[in-house]
Amino acid sequence: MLSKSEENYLKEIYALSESSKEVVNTSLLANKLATKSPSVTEMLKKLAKKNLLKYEKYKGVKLNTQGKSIALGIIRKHRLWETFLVDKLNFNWDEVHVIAEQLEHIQSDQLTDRLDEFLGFPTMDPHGDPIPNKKGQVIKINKTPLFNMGISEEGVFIGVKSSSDSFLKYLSKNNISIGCKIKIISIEDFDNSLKIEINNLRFNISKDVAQNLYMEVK
Amino acid sequence: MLSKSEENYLKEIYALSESSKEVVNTSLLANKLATKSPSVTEMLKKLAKKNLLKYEKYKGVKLNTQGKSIALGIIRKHRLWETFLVDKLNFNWDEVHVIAEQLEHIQSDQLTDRLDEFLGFPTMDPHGDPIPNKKGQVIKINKTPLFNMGISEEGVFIGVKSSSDSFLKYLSKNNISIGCKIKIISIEDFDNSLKIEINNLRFNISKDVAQNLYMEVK
DNA sequence: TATAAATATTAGGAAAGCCTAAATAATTGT
DNA sequence: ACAATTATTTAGGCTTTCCTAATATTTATA
Ligand SMILES: [Mn+2]
Ligand SMILES: [Mn+2]
Ligand SMILES: [Mn+2]
Ligand SMILES: [Mn+2]
Repeated sequence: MLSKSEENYLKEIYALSESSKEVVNTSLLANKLATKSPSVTEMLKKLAKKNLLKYEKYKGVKLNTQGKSIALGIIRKHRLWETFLVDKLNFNWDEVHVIAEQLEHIQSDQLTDRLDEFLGFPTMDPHGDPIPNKKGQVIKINKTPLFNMGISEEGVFIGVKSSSDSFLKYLSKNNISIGCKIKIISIEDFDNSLKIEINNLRFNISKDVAQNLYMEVK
Repeated sequence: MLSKSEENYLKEIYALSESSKEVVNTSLLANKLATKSPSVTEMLKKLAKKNLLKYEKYKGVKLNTQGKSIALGIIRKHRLWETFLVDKLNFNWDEVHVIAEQLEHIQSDQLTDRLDEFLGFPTMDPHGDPIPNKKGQVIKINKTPLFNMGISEEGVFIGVKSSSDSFLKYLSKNNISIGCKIKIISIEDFDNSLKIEINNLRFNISKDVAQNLYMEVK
């Protein structure tokens, strides 16, 4: 059985290898895990010895099959609990991440699976991220940042790139919620800000915001 | 913020001081927490320094107000989660304790209170133990072991003394569940076993069982 | 009440997970 | 190609929570 710390390392390595490259380096990990590089090196050696990842000195790290499977299990729990908190306990989507950071480490497959069932086997968490199923399979959804869409193109808002508190609060404040249709009206040359339309209502958003909104375009 | 270990010590000290005497001794604690006495001594010193309990060398330990309040908070979480697992996720009452041992350490007052609300502010957990409210107040219920009742007396089964797996499974197997009426038909002189009646059905239970069934007698 | 038995504490050490400072390897710029 | 910069690892230490063995205190017993 793995410690909370070991689980967090695996989860973060998985996240980083998904988003950036295949091989993850020490300082990026240290930064994400709010720790220092010597601690990372030490942990990588330990996880390598446990055959959860391949680690080569100075070359970075890559999860192997078992490590990936454990990481997906933790992500599954994290997202199921977030869904529970929002759907059943009426939390806002910007409040659930920190609590799920604790709940994701509860060890009981039976609990996870029953929670899954209780929630109706959801495939997306409150932020639009896919929930791995019991076997660790993830439904891959084709999502484009709003910023990459063209003028007069329309799509459905299906997820956020950043789940930062402030960003989620901004979206709530402007009634931008998952599932709503967004159409690009115009793009400002000067600062790349966009004029968009939601429910016949037009307003402006910054480039930064547009890059963090994931859209589904038909 | 307290560690999981510190929380478990406070919880166990509270439980022992409720069930037996006021002052709890080292070896009993060590036994209950599955640790050794030097570890207990060490922890007691630490918790005393944090002003959560009063510890006198060789004299035992006693929670003070703040320590008791923390202990009650953990017990509250434990029993709320057990209720959640049984009421919402359809676990059996003999399966929930080990999972609640983990969940009781999740730190979020908001989560605890919303869970409480979601469950309809329950006052009893699945084993008939009272759930402290947000303020740490516990409803004290007058409960008598079935063994202390007399022949032809009748009462309602409202809780178990031991929550051991095997005992809970035994009760389930014999359809003895919380809320059911039990009448004592006769008591055997030889081994103190009892003949009881539930739903017009009569059968025998041992002295051991009768001592672990808490009854409410009008 | 002296001695034996029990209970409890102290001493010293291990493992896990973190840290800073120092050393080493890799990368970059000229 | 090589010096300077950056990234990574190693060395050595700290804290928490355990442990065993040794010592001290309390309680029980003769
Ligand atoms: Mn999250
Ligand atoms: Mn985590
Ligand atoms: Mn329990
Ligand atoms: Mn516990």
